[in-house]
Amino acid sequence: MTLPRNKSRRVTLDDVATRARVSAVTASRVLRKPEMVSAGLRARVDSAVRELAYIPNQLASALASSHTGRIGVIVPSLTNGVFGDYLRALHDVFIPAGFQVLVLNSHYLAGREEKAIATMLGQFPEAMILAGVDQTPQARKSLQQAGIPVVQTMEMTEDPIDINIGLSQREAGYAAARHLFDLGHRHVGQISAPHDARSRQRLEGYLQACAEFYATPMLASTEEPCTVPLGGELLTELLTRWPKVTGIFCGNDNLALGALFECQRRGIRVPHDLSIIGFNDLEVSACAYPSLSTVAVPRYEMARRAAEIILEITRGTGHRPKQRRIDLGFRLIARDSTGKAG
Amino acid sequence: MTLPRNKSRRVTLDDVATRARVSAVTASRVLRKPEMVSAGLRARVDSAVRELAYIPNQLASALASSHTGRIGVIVPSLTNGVFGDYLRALHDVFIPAGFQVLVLNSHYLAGREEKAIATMLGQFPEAMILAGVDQTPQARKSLQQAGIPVVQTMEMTEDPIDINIGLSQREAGYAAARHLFDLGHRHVGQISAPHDARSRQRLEGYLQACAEFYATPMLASTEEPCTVPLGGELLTELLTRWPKVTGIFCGNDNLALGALFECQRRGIRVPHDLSIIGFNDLEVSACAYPSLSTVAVPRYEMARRAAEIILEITRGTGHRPKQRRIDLGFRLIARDSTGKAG
DNA sequence: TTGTACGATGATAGCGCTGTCAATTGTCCT
DNA sequence: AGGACAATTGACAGCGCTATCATCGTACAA
Repeated sequence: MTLPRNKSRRVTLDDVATRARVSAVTASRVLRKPEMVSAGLRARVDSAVRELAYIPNQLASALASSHTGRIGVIVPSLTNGVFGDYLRALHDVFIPAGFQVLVLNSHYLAGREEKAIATMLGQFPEAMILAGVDQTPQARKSLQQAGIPVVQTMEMTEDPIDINIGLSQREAGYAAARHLFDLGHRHVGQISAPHDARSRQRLEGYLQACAEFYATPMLASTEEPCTVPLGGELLTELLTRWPKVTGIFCGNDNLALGALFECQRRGIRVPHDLSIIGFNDLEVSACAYPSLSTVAVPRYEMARRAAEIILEITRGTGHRPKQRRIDLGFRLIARDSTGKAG
Repeated sequence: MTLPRNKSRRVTLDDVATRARVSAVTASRVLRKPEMVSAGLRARVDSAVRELAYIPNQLASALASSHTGRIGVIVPSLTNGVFGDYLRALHDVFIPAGFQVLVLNSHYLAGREEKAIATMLGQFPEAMILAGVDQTPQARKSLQQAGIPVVQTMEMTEDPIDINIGLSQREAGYAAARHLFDLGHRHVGQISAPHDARSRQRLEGYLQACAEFYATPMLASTEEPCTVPLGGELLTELLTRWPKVTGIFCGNDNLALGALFECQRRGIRVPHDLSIIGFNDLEVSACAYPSLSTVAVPRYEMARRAAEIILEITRGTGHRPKQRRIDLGFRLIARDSTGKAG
């Protein structure tokens, strides 16, 4: 019984090879391309691996093969339900494919994102997935130089770093506002906690709809981090300034939920007195009372597609998708929280 | 102007050293221990780094120094709001300290957890943080052999692998149920989607309270993944079987929220007709209408403490905390969704 | 039988960085 | 002036693994 030479040392490939009476290269092959090794040696190596409880050092492996098996992901928030689903999709695709997913949080700050991208690049990921398209020039440059697939998600841009898969936040925002105008509302407000370009684009969509219907934009927004209770506060602010409002477009479903609760608290009937539409179609929105109208964005699908494209490029024939820009669209979901005006 | 020798090759430390006319070792020191290098050379190296846009290869660094700067984390779910806060706390502490956080998802499955732990160990993390205390024997063994700090969180165990920081889920469940009994309720039900030992322990706490008050346990539970709408379904099931129920302990706040919406839908007044208490104190619970009574668990604090203990061990004097088991307790928060019986 | 081809295995040389220790310089003390 | 000492800097040898190519048999065709 040969034990690892040094009790404090982790078991290495050499230990396995020695024990199986083969060379290190053969042991390595058994683990990576078993079909290249004869059955006899393979069995010997396999049992040595088991007996020594060998765990390959992926660091050394990555260094030698310059194949890190890592995917870098930068998201602006870990707590937001949207990114929960988004990350889940990435894990669902990458983990079974033998990749690791490294996640860094930009906290909705361009500076933090730039730093996160630099940190991530130091890990030599085989691809990067970003939320949003507004990276700093410096970050763009680093990403381009890295020479790896880069997927920008969540929104569309004319000028992607590499690949872009998302939807038009502006159009989606327009659709939400438009839904209220189409129901006959003429005093339509918007509440939001805009931390990123996406919120701002949804806001633009709202403004466009207002312009088309000759309606005065009525806004309440804040710099605070977006939470459910904030929805109540912003609703209060909006109603104080514009009591005639009969329809509200909330920047996202969390705000909408907070607004809904605030209505219940104040005895405002939804949708009879006030119509509310949210954004994102979080799981909770469908079962709220009344159920929340919202705009569904394909966040799981978007991340899944991004992941699959990367897999294709990375280990397939290395061939890239035909189109660099993929618009996955959105879906307006009219539920019970929005109704005809009057 | 010296450009990287080979256009396709990433810039290495040697490139920087050559450009700054120093040895690689000195360049390395400028990056890691600048105070050991004279101001002149330091300036030369710094500008070379900037001009070449050098990004250190952390793989090589980790291999050479056997210091990976990685923390392995296994959580059962990425979407659950509880783990959002938990992961945020870990990032908040580890990222500024120069560590990376690797997260793997066990999907509430012991088998997946075991595999995730093995995968993680292959990354040679400097410490591991786990949710829960019920790792498989095999996983326990690997973790012990790894010789790194291991922190089990979220619940307490008599026999930690290494360090344990959490709370008694059983007592917390008892407190929630007890709250309803104390308000005079005699028909107290419980709904849950028990995927982990923690839900089951909360259930046990409920059963203990029932026993103390000579009350019949009334349960509705499911194997399905826990969602908000599920809370409504389980409430329906419970009320169908036991129409006399006047108080409900929900396994977590998501279920409680779903139950609350279902009550609104059915015209059941909360708390007049039915008292509801949840678990976890998610952000939404405080602003729901009526606001949800719940049990607050220190999930952010728990993760933060775990991270700080690891930091202390890893780079401090390597000294371990006095106690291996830390109970952070919980807090019953009585809000408007629970009221006196009758 | 001899030559050829091919599959299986091993020897070697790094991947890019850091730990270690030796070499060099300048400073301060006796 | 001579030497001890500290502050800098560099040479060298790996960390544990894999890419690459050389080597060794063995099977098969001629």
